[in-house]
Amino acid sequence: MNIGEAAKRSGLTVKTVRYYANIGMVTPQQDAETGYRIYGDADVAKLQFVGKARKFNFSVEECRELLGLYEDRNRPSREVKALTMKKIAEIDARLAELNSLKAELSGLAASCDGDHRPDCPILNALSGG
Amino acid sequence: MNIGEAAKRSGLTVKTVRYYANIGMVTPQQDAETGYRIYGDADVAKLQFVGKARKFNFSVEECRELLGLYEDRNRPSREVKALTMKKIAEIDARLAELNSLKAELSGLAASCDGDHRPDCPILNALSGG
DNA sequence: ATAGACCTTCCCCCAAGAGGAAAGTAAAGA
DNA sequence: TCTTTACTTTCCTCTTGGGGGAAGGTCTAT
Repeated sequence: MNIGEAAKRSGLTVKTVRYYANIGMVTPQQDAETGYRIYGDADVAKLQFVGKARKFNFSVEECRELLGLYEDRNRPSREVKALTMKKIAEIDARLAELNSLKAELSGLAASCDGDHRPDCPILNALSGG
Repeated sequence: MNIGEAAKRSGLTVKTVRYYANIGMVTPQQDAETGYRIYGDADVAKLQFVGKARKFNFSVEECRELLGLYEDRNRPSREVKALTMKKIAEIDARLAELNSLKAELSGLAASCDGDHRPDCPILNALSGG
């Protein structure tokens, strides 16, 4: 099938599918005459796999790694789990960061009247030493 | 003072300070002969302000807006508060997204033995329809 | 005078594609 | 068969917020 069909079946955009081909992540065959990329069912499966992994916040490089494990019938599940735990730890760190950020901003917002007057504790906090 | 001193006092890198000058956020005077940027105390105060706002997750464009409000002695605090509330809402959305992501990944990780065997529910989930 | 620490502009790099131009190809209708 | 339309290709630029480094000018201390 052509790239448009592969994109539709995998739920990705044509741009994304072409990008994955360019970086060597999912490399379809190519028609020598027209240059058209030719995708098979296995390629579509890989695209779907990558698409899901991306939704799970794995970077493109991590997806490449996961894809390698996915294609290796003998890989130990340990490796996959380690990658997943690492990703969870990253998410935890980001959650903590965002939570403290939110607490600070909420405190500032609560202290600001938010009316027509120019006095604003938020700006004061940002400008204060 | 020169850019190095301004960077040190504001806690930013020279690259960042020069970048802020280039995009017109904090624009110092410039020596006509040497081309050296000349920063005053007011410039350093603005750099500090922007640095803090950036730490609060405000984008550079939002910092520019906040800086405009900061310099306007007559602005209503309403506008500042609105920007802050919008930022809090963005953080909330991101928090919700990351929490659901974490829940899914945690579920997958819990179901995976993580040993030497190749069977891996994580990969199965990523490849499954 | 010269070394070392500054400073300048200029250009390429990152992630992960999106948007669009110019040009070739395929499929379907008149 | 011709033409229109849809699809495809490569190539280029843009996004965020700067970082890294080259080539060259300047300043300070010895």
